[in-house]
Amino acid sequence: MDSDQAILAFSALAQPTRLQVFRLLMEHEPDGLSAGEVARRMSVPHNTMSTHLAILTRAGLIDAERQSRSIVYRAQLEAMRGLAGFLVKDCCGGRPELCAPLIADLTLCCPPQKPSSKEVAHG
Amino acid sequence: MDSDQAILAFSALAQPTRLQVFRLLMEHEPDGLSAGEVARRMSVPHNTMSTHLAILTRAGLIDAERQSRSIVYRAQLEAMRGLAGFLVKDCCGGRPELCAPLIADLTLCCPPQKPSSKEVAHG
DNA sequence: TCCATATGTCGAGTAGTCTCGACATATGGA
DNA sequence: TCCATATGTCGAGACTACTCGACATATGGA
Repeated sequence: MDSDQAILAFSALAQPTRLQVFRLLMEHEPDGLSAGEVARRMSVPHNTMSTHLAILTRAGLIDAERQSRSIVYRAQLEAMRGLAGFLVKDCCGGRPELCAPLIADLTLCCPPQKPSSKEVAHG
Repeated sequence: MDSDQAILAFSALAQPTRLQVFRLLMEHEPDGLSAGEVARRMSVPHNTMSTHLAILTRAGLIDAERQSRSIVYRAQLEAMRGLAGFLVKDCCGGRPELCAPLIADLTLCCPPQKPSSKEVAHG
């Protein structure tokens, strides 16, 4: 993931509807949702949603696949991983010592079982 | 970190100059750089840079502190951690099983010593 | 072919962003 | 107080993003 790709991804997620769509599709992994279903659930006109889905797709955050008359969209976990990695590696490269607590923090967020609403303190 | 805060951060980083400024300040942790020094290094007029720095500050990604006549800006590692965490937790909450490989991938990005230019495969 | 369903594309209006000259504010020194 | 340095704020022009009606394309069935 280079800077241009990261900027595309940041731009795509910097919009309430699109951020919510991305999270919606994440919840529906690995089945995905059709474009119309996404538009309906978000109460957004289908053509507006089509534009948002295109932007998310261009950013590599989601992926489209035609299934009969529908086009099913799915979140691209690798893209999210790449974006999170971009943020983290950014400091790892120049300042590895700053990275360790950050990684530790992220690891804490994902315990073996349910994470509940427990937030990490300060870090 | 809630959605609104994440959108602020994404918006702030979705601009080439600001993304580069954030990375620049990350490289200069923990000393930071003055507003003028940042503007000079980026070859951007001071008032344009002032606007960008204000946006990054409002997003919580950087922090300002006056030192005599200068105002020194520093990267807020916690904000970056929060943003990366927001992305990761997003899938952890609904799909913990998707989170493990992601965390593993991030951990790989930051080996005990120098990371060199080795990229993780597949992801 | 004709129709219904599903989605994408185009165009225009509105709103927001980016940039930078001009001016304002804040600090330190004489 | 006066000046130089350092930074922030305002305003306008150019550009871009968001939205949605209207139209186009694609699939499946009769």
